[in-house]
Amino acid sequence: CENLFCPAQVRRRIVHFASRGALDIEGLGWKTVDWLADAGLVEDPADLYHLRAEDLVKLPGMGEKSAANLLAGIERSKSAPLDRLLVAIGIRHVGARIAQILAEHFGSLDALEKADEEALLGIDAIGPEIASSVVSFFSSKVGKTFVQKLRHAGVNPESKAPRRAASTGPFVGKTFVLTGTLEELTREDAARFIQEAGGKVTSSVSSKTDAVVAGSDPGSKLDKARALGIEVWDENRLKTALKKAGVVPAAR
DNA sequence: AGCGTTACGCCCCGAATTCG
DNA sequence: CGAATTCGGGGCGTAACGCT
Repeated sequence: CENLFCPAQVRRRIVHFASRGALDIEGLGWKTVDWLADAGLVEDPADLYHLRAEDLVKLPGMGEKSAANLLAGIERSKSAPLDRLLVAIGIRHVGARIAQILAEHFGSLDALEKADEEALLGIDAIGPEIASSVVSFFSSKVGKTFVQKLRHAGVNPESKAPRRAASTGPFVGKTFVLTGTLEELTREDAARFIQEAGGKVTSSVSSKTDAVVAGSDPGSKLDKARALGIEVWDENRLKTALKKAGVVPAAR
């Protein structure tokens, strides 16, 4: 089903909106979204912001605690950083990476909405396809009303000023890939720290990769790294290097 | 209390697509 | 073309929660 309004698509969008890479709203999985949609409470993700506890508790499998948690999660999502919101919105070709770039470049949803293709094309890593995808989303009827609804609900985040990445040190200009499970750091944290240290984290191993950081239960990326003769780091080596670079990984 | 559902927090993979 | 990403699919163990 391609129609953006068919039930399956609506639910997909909502689940995506709330999913982990996006706004990370607790309590919104497929099943819950099914109930919400069946009950006619939501027609697009922005409707989440109008849900009320009274309505929620009536749903099967949803008690006071779940309702409260869900509402708290939705409330919290209003203050999510811009890049997360962009991922949540679900514009074609805009995932974590591009969202981050767009957020840093434009700083606010308003600014991005007004951007034309030319402005987008000027940005590194943005080509015609992504540019037109972004522009056509914000000029489409669906996109406009959606953004409008979000704004009404009080969602219009600005991106935090990007932390100035280190300009010297062992990470600068190097590309890292993470694989396996790290112990003390989450992948997200590890990636952030590496970036702050001036390094880059990508998602696939190639000859351009400088080092692969392998945790336990590593996947095929480690094999590829070995095959290509790329340095393999363990978590300790990463932490030591981060410390040396002046980025102290706080224990969580 | 026990059961079923869901979420969470990690993760992997492949196909398709895009950028340069 | 090579490198990198998105996207959508899946997995697994643990924990929280609502219901009966």
